[in-house]
Amino acid sequence: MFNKRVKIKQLLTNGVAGEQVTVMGWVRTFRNNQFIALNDGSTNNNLQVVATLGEYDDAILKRLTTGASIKVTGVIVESVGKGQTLEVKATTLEILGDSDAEKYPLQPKKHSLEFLREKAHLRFRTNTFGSVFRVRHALAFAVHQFFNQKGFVYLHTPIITSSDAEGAGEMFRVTTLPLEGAPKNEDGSINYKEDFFGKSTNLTVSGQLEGELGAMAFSEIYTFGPTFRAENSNTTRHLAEFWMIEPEMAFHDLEDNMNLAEEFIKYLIKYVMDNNKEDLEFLAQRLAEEEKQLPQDKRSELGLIEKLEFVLNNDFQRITYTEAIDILRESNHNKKKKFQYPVEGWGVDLQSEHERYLVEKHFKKPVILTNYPKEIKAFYMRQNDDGKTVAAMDILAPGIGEIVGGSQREERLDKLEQRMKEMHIPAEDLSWYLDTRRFGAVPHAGFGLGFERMVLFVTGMTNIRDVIAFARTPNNCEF
RNA sequence: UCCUCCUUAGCUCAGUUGGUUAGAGCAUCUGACUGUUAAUCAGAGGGUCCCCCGUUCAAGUCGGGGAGGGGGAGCCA
Repeated sequence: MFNKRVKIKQLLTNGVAGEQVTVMGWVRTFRNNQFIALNDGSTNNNLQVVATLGEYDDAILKRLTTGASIKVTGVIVESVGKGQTLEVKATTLEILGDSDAEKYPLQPKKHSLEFLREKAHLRFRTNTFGSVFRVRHALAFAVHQFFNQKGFVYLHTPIITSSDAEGAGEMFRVTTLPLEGAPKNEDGSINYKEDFFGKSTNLTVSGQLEGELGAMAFSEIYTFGPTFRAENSNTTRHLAEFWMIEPEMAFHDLEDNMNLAEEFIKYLIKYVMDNNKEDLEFLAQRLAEEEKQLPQDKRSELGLIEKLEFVLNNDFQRITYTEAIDILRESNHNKKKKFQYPVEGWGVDLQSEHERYLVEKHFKKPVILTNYPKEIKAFYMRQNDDGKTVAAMDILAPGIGEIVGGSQREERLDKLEQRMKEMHIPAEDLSWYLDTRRFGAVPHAGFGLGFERMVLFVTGMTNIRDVIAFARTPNNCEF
């Protein structure tokens, strides 16, 4: 009967000396032929199980190798040794699964993140990844709690889509047609009428357009699901498969949108600080250790927890694109020609070095950039009265860059159609979308938050492949 | 896709101006010890120096090509 066991986190917090317990988990280390450090994933803190000398066969003790799984019954006692207050004195010890010490890759020592990335199926058993994925879980839970409390409806937008007009990125094609000898049209192109859906289909790059349909009925919806981009991006902050949260709200303008996004990010941070203190402390220490390797000027000014507290307790800096260009152009950094790409004219997109300068050097806090030139933004963003800019907003976070991208949407049918024509987006493909502007259109807004980027920010990890269980990146689809 | 750095034992790394038998710590195995905290002590085993080609009397070390990985850029969330 497995369910009678107590989880180690529970035992260490609420265990009472003298209590009889059953615990199960994986051996982290076995010291002195007597002390088992046992972990079951509920916390990074191991339970010390004491196998009193002489009470167990050598044959059993030999099998207490790193990675082996065991079942222990015993009595909670106050620890004689330092390092823990409670421990369990074993009365029975059962090996559930052996782990060949010569073959098990994880040792009781520090491993590089690169090595563990190749052992992604086992890395959950390390302290770092234990903490990262418990925090990831907490953030996912907090996402739902936040929107649920506000009365948003969780809308499941499709994963397979025939919509290819959104233009958010390169798409993965979904087809059941054979690669060799696919049915052809007379002009030699592939005849998708023969395909599973009778048309060309892809994995979604965004649920936004479908999300807007929901917002036009429920007032406020959000999506939280996987998203796919076939971009050949090889960076520490891009994945081919990632999770995105996309709220979409009727009766919201750009300012409401910014307010919600800022409140949302702070809520997520607060939730983890309240509920995952131990994990954050471990991750903070890990980050501090890692940064010791870096030269002084590359280290963070604040520790992980101080950084999160700072973000929580300060307003995000809100400036327009035009103001940002002015700040950058007038900066000493620019005048001394320290930017690789000098800031000159109005109208071009900011380089990541410019974003980093604004966030990390100039304001030293998250920045919300608004009202970008319409030429560098998507067709659905609401056109401002100046005729040059759109009601877009990006939130830039220290160390991560763009964490949120959003906008007030263009609700005026004529303006939207005109913009689509300018950008060569065929209106017939999106007639369902345009219906929201034909029947009871309202001002509305929304944004997308990259979930893994949020996990990066909160955990202080620096590579996005280390905050998703099994990363999909160009040339890599293991597990 | 572009730029750049790296690849030596299971892991993390050292290896001198090219030179004879390639090292350390940890891990593993054997033994000792026993209230340990990544236990400690003694001993042992463990190498296609990423791959291919070239230069040389001689290549882990130099040159060319390839593969894998890290970091940065672009694209974006």
